[in-house]
Amino acid sequence: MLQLNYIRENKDKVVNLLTIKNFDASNIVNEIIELDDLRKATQKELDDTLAASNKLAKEIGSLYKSGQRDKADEAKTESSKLKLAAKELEQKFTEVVTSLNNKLIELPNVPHPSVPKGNSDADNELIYEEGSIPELPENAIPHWELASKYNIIDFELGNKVTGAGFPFYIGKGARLQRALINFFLDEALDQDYIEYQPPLLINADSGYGTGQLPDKEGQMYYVGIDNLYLIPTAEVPITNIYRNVILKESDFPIKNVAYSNCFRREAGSYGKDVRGLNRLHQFDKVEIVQIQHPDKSYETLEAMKDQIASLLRKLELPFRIVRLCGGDLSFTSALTYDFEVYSAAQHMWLEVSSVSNFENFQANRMKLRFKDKEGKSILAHTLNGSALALPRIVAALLENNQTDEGIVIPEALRSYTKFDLIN
RNA sequence: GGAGAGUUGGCAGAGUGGUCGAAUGCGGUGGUCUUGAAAACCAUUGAUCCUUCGCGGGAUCCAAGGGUUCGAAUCCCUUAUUCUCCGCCA
Repeated sequence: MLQLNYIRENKDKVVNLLTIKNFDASNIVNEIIELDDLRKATQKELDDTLAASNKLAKEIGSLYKSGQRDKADEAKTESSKLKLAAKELEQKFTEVVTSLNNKLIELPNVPHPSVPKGNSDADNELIYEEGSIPELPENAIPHWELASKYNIIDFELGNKVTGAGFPFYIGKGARLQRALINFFLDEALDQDYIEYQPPLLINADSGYGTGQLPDKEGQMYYVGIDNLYLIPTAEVPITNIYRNVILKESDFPIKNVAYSNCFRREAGSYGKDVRGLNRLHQFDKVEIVQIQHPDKSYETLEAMKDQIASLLRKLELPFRIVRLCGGDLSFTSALTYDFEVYSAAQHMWLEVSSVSNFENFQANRMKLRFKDKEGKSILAHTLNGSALALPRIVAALLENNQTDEGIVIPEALRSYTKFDLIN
C-alpha cells in the first residue's frame, strides 16, 4: 500500500508511473485525496467534541467532590448530548476511514522507472544470459518421462493419494530434493543469512501484510475451520515477523533464509505448461528475504540477483535474467528480475526464481519501520527472492544432464546427494 | 478437549471507577566526573492521527473487538493468546 502523504505530494508521478503497469490511477487517486480531506475534517470535529466531553467529565468529578450535586447533574445532561454527537461522528469517521483504506488497497505499487512498458512476458527485457544450451541426443526425453524411467518421481501416486500437482519423490529423487534444499540453504548461510523454519499456515493478518490478501485470496489453500491459510511462499511468514515492528537503523540489513513447502491452488492453469514439474500445487523452495534501509534497497536487490546467479552457475545450468515489464510485474513489486533456466528437452525457458524490491509497499501495510538518527519513524524496504524453487531446477537438471548411462549430478551437488548418477 | 489464573510502556512490574499515558526498577540516549572506561550522580526516554508558519494545543491507544457509565487500565460480554492442572498425543 502506498503512503497517503506520498500520494498527495506526488499525485502526477504516481499516475504516470502506474501507466507502466497498465493501471489507470487518475480517478482513484483523486478519490483518495478527497476521502482523506473528508477524514481530516471529520476527525477534527470528532476530536473537538471528545475534548469538550473530557473536560466536562473532569468538572463533574470535582463538582461531586465539593458536593454540588445539582450542578453536577446539569453537567451530566450536557455531557450525554456530547456523547451522542461523538458517537455519530465516530461512526462517520469509521466509514470514511474504511472506504479510504479500501481505495488505498486497490492501488498497486509504483514501478521503478527502469521497468519497461508492456503487457505480457513477451515484453520483458532480457538483461543477461549465461551458459550454452546443451545439444541433446535424438532420443532425449522430457523430465516427466525421465522421472518414471528411473522411478524417482511418481505423479500417478500423487494423483491417487491427493490429486494432480502433488507428486511423490522416491529414492534418489527424494534424496536429490533434500540435497538441493541443503545446498541452497548452505549457500545462503555463506552469505550471512539467518536460517528460519517458518509455520506453513498463516493467519489473515499475515496474508494481508505481504499483499496476498485480499486480491490473491483464491490462490491460497484455506483451512476454514481454523481460519488459516497455507503459505504460497515462505516470504509470507518470514516477512511478517516484522509486522508492527520498529527497528533500529543498526539492525540493517536483516537477511533471512527459509526453506519451506509452498502451496498454491493455481486455479485456472492448464495445458502443457503444467506438465510434470512445471507447475505444482505443492513444491519446495528456499526463500531469501531482506529488510533494508530505503537508501540501500536497490544495491541489495543487485546483490541478491548476483547471489541467485551464482547458484545457477554452480549447478551448471544455462540461464537468463529478465527485467519484468509493467504488465508482468506483480501488484506489490516495484522492480522484479526473473531467472529462467533452459529446459533442453522441452525446448523452453522455465522460470525458477523471482527477486523483487517492494520498496515500502509491504512495509506500509505491515507498519514495519525504523528510527532514523533524528528519531523519526520511517518505513523500511522489503525484498525477497527464490534461491531457489526446486521443481523446475529438478526438471532442467534431469533433462539437460541425461546421458545413455543415466542422469549426471553436477559437481557442486555431489557432496549433498552422495551419488553422482541417477540410473 | 475440560478446570483455574493471567495478558499494562524496550523489559520486569505497580495500579480495581475520576487529578493515570500510567508508580518504581532495569535498559536506551545525553551530560557531570574520569587520561579513557566502569561506578556514582543529573537530565531525558512510547506510538498514531488532527491542528499550528512555529511555540504549542487536541484526540486515540493498558491483548483485540463490543458494552455499562457524565467518566474505564480498573466493571460486564465476546475473541485471541500465555501459564498451571487434568485428558489426548508425535
